[in-house]
Amino acid sequence: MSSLKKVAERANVSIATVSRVINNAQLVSPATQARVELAIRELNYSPNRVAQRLRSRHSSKRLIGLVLPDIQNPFYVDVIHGVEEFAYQHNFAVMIGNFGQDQKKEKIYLDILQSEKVDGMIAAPSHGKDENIVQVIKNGFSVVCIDRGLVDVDVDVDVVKVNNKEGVFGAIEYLIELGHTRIAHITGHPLIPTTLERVAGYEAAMHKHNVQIDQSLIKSSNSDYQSGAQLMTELLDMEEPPSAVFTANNLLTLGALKSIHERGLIIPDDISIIGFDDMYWSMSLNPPLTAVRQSGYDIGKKAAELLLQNILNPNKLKKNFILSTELIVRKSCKRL
Amino acid sequence: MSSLKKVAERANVSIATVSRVINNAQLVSPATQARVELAIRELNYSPNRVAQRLRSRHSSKRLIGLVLPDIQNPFYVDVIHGVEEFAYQHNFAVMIGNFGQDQKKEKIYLDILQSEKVDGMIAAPSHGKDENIVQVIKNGFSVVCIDRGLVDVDVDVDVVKVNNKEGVFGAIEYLIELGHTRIAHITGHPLIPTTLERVAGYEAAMHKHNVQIDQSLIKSSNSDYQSGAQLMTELLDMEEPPSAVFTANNLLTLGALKSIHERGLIIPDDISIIGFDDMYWSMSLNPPLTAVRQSGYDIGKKAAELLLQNILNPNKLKKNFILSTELIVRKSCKRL
DNA sequence: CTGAAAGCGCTTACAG
DNA sequence: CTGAAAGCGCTTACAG
Repeated sequence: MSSLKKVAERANVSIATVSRVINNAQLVSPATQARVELAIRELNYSPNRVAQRLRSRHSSKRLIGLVLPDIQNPFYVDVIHGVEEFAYQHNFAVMIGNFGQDQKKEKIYLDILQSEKVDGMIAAPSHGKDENIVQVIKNGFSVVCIDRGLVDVDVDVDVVKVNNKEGVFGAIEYLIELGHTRIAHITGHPLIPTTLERVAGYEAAMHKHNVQIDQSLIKSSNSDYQSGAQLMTELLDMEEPPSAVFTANNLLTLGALKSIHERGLIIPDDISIIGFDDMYWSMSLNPPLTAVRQSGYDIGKKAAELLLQNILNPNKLKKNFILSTELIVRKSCKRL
Repeated sequence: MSSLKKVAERANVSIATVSRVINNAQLVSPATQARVELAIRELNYSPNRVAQRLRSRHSSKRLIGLVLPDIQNPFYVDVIHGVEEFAYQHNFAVMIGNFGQDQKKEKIYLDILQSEKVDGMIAAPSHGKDENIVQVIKNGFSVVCIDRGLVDVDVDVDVVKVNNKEGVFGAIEYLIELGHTRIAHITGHPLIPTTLERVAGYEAAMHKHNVQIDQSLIKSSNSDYQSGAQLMTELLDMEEPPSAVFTANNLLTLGALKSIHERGLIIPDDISIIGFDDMYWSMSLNPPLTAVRQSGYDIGKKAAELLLQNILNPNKLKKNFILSTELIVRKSCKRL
């Protein structure tokens, strides 16, 4: 496997020349190049990326990292898809680390990726001032944040996210126009910036239409399936339950649906529901779900694009990219 | 960042000694060890994994690869979860490559992982005699195959999968006992071994109960959402449509549900359905879906366990682990 | 118990 | 256009 050497021997050149052929350097004569390429094919040689990465401090290693809070969440699966597709087209490999909302685990993956000397990373901060990620940026790595930005922090970084407030605003307004006023909001974990933005959208819409906000209708615990189910049950147990519910992410929606179905309640006759996050199978639900779509795919793709730009040009100005959401009206809400 | 050296300078020892401390070698005096550890902490040093991996051909790199055909499929997400949890507990990082059923892409990820010198890989072969994976094994890497085995191939390898035939058999038998005889089967891609096994389970159950098999009721194209939707539509368009349908995976099920709902058909009144693959949100569907559960999580966990054993002891006997499936009866099938 | 030195497989000035 | 040589950051016999 001492391979550069073997190829060199077979082609009767120095290892430097073989290296040049591999790296498409200009300064190799066509004849030599052909000979080396033949040898490479004959030996079925492929360069040892570990050695390449160790040696070349300047050139690209063609490897990026992707650090995600929860691979169980279909939204992040879409993000992966977007990142991978773009990266793959540009001949980059993607190393994925899933930290499951656990900051210790996040740090481990970030450390590994750094010591792997990746070209850059795409990461979803675990909260607004995620020191782990800040440190990575300070260490000089190219980083693009997705889904959640970094706030009040002394580093400059690209962010790709969605206009959460506006997206929720539209959904709540739609519900109000349908005649709903007792609109519940099942939110995610209160420390996550997106949670706050989504609550703000809810409040803004209620205010605009002069609907009184009943704080007992805004429920939060975690951002997962269990929480969605649990909080929905609590809502249904209220003396005066809501006529509509807005669920602030994928997993919460699914959990809420479970509780609704368990009670034998019919959507939308007994209760209307809109979820944040559309899923490719949202129309496979019964009834097909009305949802606020944010395209994880687009976010991932844009993030990958920005990251590759940063890698090429580290001095590029950093920006925030706010993609817009879309209200997909299907059949889970009824007019009162 | 020339760090071993810096630590060595600060602690006033040689780099060899620092290396020994890092690798918990026995032969360092407590006093020296303490001094080095202090220096490491003061400099916030962490070893360059790239260099470590390049240098140490024998010791473990604490990195495994996971090569999957379709990260969009929730089953594989469960697999990831299982692998990661086990790996993480044992201090291994997991590098994920998603080849999207594309063999060229599969080869690229396999090549990257090999040149990354991972300790081993977990992979789902793209078909029964996947030469890409066979080659990796021949190159001397520890590999555990999941979901799909390798057949008629001259390498010895651990396989973790599920008893597909038996799982489908039980589901079809359940349908027959409910009084169904016109039972359709929407299968996956015919080149994938699991597809064949699942069809065999279907046929075996039909035979056992003397139900005539109508070949026009067995539909196949690809293993994805679109195919599920398309094939279900074709089934519904038949002169004498089936009273029940078995869908051979996650994505096919979701696609079929879409077509059923589009027609305004009610499950289970108008048509009964059982899907292969349970999802954590299957009970969030309306009605909650009856399904054959194979635990992607368990498969992933078992595969990770086997892989770590193989890494420790490459001569370990290779085996097939066939996990069993479970029919989860919920509410998507009715008695005729 | 510790250090000097070789070497993992590459890339890249430098010299010719 | 090509080669000899240094060196990336580590680990590990070997010697003491």
